[in-house]
Amino acid sequence: MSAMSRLSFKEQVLRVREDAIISSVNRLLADKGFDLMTVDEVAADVGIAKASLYKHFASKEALAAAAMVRLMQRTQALVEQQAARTDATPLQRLQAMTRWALELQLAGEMPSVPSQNSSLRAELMASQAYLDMLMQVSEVLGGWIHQAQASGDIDPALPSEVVLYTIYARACDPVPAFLKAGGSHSNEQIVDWVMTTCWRGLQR
Amino acid sequence: MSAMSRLSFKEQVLRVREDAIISSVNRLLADKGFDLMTVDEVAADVGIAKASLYKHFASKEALAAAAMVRLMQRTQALVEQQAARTDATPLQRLQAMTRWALELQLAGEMPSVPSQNSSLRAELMASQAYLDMLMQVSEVLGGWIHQAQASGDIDPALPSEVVLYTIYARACDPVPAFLKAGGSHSNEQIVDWVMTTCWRGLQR
DNA sequence: GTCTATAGCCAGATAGAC
DNA sequence: GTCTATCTGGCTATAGAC
Repeated sequence: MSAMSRLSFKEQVLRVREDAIISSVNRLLADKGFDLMTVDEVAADVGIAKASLYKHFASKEALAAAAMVRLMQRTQALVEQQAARTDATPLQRLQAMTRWALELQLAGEMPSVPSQNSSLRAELMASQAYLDMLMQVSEVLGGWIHQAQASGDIDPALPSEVVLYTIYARACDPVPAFLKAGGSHSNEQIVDWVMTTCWRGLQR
Repeated sequence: MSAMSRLSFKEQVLRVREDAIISSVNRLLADKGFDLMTVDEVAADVGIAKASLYKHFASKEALAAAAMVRLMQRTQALVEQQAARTDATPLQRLQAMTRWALELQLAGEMPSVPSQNSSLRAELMASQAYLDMLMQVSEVLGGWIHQAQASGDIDPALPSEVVLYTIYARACDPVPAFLKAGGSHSNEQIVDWVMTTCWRGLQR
């Protein structure tokens, strides 16, 4: 039992350290993107040697993939939270998801990975955990989209794919960053404008 | 006079060659993006040696900047063409610009340069020709936006910045590529859907 | 101005002591 | 598992012959 609790403690320490690594990766990915992020920077930001990083993650791609998995975990958690709301319509749930993504982006916590990078894309598509979560989130959102279309809250003439991809795309839209760079608007105001133009376009 | 015409001829040859280089760069930028594009690939695609490339352009950044300048030239040409239409409203002119950008993207001819890459950004911001064209295009589009807002074709409650940035953002929106990757829709259909969701969101 | 060959550098990844 | 020190490959850029 004492051996078991020592093991558990070691595992906890490991988890905490790896979570710190992922937080650094997440911040750097949001700041510079995958290509410009260097493993040396990650190591410096975490405060450990580069070789130690490679004891935890096999490659730069694995580092980025871990950050994306954590993003999907948080997304899934929010999906479940929204699903538990009894007072909300499907439209309101979808809008809450969009708003959360926009706020995450403006807070500088949305990791950005180019969909073009083939090595990283391969790593993500090889991660069963990531794919499972992505599929599950997409299915739940797809259900809400269908319900919203049936009740007339979303234009039924649009294929649900189009609606889903549009929501996903807003999570990496450059407009919020542009407006923030201008410096003359509050984050709340920016989110409201993007929400308006996005969702007015999907409704009818 | 014969010397002058030989010089002109040489200059023409130079122009044609450099245009071929820029076309290759444009295609590769659209395909892989700036970071993943290598100068070796550009040279191979053009069919000349890498060292010859550097006789025409001083750096990889200069290559990409040249492609962006040509994109701005074509944008400016389309702006002038739209300005000459006597039958069109400002809204219709803006929509024509958006549609053109979407079609360019689906044709695989829209160069994508990460706004994050500092060296490339520095090169672009140092290019007076590029900045001048960008500013002039933005001013004309801004004028059309104000007119469309005054006539109620675009929501007057939106700052014109928001409208302008939203139009620019559609030129690099990932949604068309996602839908095209699905493979079950025609390019025309994809453009129509994105146009609908984009412009319905800006109108009112 | 075009080529071949190479310099120089940077970043990802690893060896090996502790 | 953490460190320092190093290897390695690939990419930008250039030298120098023609």
